[in-house]
Amino acid sequence: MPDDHPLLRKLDALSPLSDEDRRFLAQVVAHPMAVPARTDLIREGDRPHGVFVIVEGIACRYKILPDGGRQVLAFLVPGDFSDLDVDLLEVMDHAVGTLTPCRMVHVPARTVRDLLDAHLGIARAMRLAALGEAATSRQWLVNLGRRSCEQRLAHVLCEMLVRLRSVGLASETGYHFPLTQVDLADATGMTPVHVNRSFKALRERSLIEGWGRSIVIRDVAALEGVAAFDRAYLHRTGSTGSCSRSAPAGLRA
Amino acid sequence: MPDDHPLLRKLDALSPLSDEDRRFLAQVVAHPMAVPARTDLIREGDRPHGVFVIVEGIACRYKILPDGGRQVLAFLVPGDFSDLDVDLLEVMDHAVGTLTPCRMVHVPARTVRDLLDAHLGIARAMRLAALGEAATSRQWLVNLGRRSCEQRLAHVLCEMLVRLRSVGLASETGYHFPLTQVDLADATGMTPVHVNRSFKALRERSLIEGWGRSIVIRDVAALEGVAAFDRAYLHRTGSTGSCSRSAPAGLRA
DNA sequence: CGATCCGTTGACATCGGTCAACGGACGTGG
DNA sequence: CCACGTCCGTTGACCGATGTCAACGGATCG
Repeated sequence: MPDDHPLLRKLDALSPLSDEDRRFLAQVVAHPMAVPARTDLIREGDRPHGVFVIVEGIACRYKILPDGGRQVLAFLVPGDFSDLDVDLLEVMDHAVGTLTPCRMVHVPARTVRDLLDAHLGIARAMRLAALGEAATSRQWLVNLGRRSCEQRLAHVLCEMLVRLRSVGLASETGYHFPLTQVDLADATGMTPVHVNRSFKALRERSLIEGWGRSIVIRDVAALEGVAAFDRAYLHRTGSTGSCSRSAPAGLRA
Repeated sequence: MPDDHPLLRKLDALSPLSDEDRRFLAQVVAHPMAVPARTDLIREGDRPHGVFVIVEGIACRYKILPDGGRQVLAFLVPGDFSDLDVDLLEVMDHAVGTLTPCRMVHVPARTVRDLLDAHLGIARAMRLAALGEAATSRQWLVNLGRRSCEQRLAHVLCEMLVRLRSVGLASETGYHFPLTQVDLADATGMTPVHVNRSFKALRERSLIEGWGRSIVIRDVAALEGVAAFDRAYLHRTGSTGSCSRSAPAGLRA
């Protein structure tokens, strides 16, 4: 019962799966392959041929700019997967690659189609997961557009805590997070050295502890406060809970 | 034949529609309603009850932060529509509202379902449109994360040129664009006064002309250069064309 | 043992934000 | 028709957050 495959765990939480769905999925996902760190799974301009499911490690979506800069668009953690719309997508407008060594499954387009057509329960859960990823990406837009560097970093840390916890990879307050400061910089739109300084600031405020492969959040509520983090957006349930303040007609306060 | 409804025009370009599809769509979209500027169509936390199709004017998706700040997530121009996944969406994680006076159609969830189930051609085109919006939002992520203020503004202007042209609302080099500098600021993650200054800079470089309700781009190629704009991402056809530079394994240059 | 990668720190430069004032366009009420 | 208020664009002075450049040291790996 405690089939702790992160994909099952995640999907089941979004939309409870039948035993048959679980069995089918478990089979699809049975034989992960190892992929080294910093390896592209698919590049911008490639035509996608299936879906990648992350089983272990951290990957990301990213784009490279003409000047060589990189923007990380999203982190993919165990249980996450790349685009479902393989059939519609002609070419990737961004790349997907590993950041740390990963284990993952490549699900061929054919199987994906089958999964979505013949297993409605799975389809629903996966569609919900995709909506969740879209919501997260909107949060990132807010993060990059409207928050200070320290807040951005704090927000990422809060987000990862919630996401990793939901697949059993984080404790109440901490998790393993073996990313480079360069990676974080490319995700938060800052400079690597400023990532470092911001970490230092968060540490000095006693909001987090120890850096280096492992994050410990000393005061989750406080960190969420600093980041203006909204726990709700990662849970597709009931009302959102943030922004209770009256915001009439889209005008600024 | 030149049925210039922006929705038809846009969808037909993405995936050619049958005459019956066109007739059906034209009927769905027959009676637009007027909505004043700065009016919310749906708020964060609301449960969506259908899809809005913009026929005229400019709307946006946005989020309000606890401190009252606003981040515009996307512009919606004629032919664009709000979320197709009404059935899956419990609550909105962001708001949608007009920026200028608009004319639009509200398509009830029931009709949307019918549209997607019974009219595969339309469904395909609309799904492609949704993918296009996702691609655009990734561009915005890059914009906010990795570009200077002047570049961000230039990028928005380039994007709007392409998008408005594709629905016949822009000439070769210019278009009507009655947004406030505050709106632009909230979209580009800058300050209203800096939007002003950046406009001035672009004008002084002779890249654009006249501001005030109307944009004229004097040198499209140059502006796209400044913005590092990639025409391809708005056209779902063939290969992407940008980033020809070799970018091995996601490493920075 | 040397090369490389990564985190760390300091000094310095600058982009963009903040604060404040002004003026034109527009709408509203006297 | 005029007086006033409001919204918006514009500009200047100032300052702070963040980027840039450079150096160093520890860890890891061949």
